Amino acid sequence: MRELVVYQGKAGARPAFVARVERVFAEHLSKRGLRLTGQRRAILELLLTSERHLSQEEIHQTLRAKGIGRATVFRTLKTLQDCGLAAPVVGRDGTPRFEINLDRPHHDHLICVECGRIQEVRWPALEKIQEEACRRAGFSPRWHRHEVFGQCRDCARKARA
Amino acid sequence: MRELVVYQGKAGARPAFVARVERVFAEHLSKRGLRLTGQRRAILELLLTSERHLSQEEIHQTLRAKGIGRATVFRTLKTLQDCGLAAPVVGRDGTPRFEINLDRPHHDHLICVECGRIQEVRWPALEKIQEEACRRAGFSPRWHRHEVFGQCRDCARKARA
DNA sequence: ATCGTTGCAAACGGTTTGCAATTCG
DNA sequence: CGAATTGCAAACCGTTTGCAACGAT
Repeated sequence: MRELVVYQGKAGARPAFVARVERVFAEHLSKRGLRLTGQRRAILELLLTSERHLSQEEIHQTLRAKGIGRATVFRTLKTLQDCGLAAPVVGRDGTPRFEINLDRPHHDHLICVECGRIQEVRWPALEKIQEEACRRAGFSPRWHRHEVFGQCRDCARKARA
Repeated sequence: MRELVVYQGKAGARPAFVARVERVFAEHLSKRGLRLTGQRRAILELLLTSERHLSQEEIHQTLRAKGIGRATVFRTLKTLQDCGLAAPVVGRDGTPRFEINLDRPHHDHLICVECGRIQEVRWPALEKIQEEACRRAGFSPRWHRHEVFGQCRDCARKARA
């Protein structure tokens, strides 16, 4: 019975994966006569290697040291979304945080209210029920967002100690 | 088999219900030495009678004609949240929209991407699975948000015509 | 008189845009 | 050269707060 699949963080950001995402991005860009610049690469890699989901502002704060401005972060994130490579996830506080979505099937989120860590889960059984229920309500689902807030295993352990 | 329960809008905002919510609010207020003023009543009633979920700014825009300022809307919404009477729901665009939650068990949302209507559903079966799955992942759920975006029955009908 | 309430206007925080300078091809 | 890109600073938009005037008891 495999109704729950957990897969952690950013898949470890293995270099091979990073390279592949970059290639996909570069391709999308060149198709429109755009370029994969150092700034764009930096933003993409930060998203891929960070183990937390970052907000636009956090990305900017992290990369300002390298002289990358808000505008660039903003526009790069927009481009990444246009490509379908990045998608915003709204966390506890409502500010959008971004994740990279290449070859990663639809998943939902377990969000720790203590440490803010976002765990990703696939819930095939659950989605089947959801679909069936929507059908009965005359509602045609296109996509959904399912976020569970609570305490993750690590924080629970810490709390017990 | 009752794994899906739909209950529409704001329960029609029956006057009796409105009165009851008002009484609960008044009670919470007086307990803290606060008052149920005309402005507060207006905001509460707007929330109860509107069939859409409104944002803070929309509430303000609607009530500015009656001379009610942003600050009052903001503070009243805050008080309502403190009471547990109102809760924010984040819709498609990320801006929080408010709903009144008196005697209404936990529910999730079907959000129509055409007309913006928010349908409310209870999903007991689904929540059971979710709980079980979280337990297995070592995650202790506190609350969740489950929003399905798609096309509602009415908009589908309109689209066919 | 006191304390809660209110509207206004200003502050705030994050997002978005206009623009002139720069870089790449 | 010409188009894309960039950082800066300003504009923007909704939220939040400081404040002086107002209202109820």
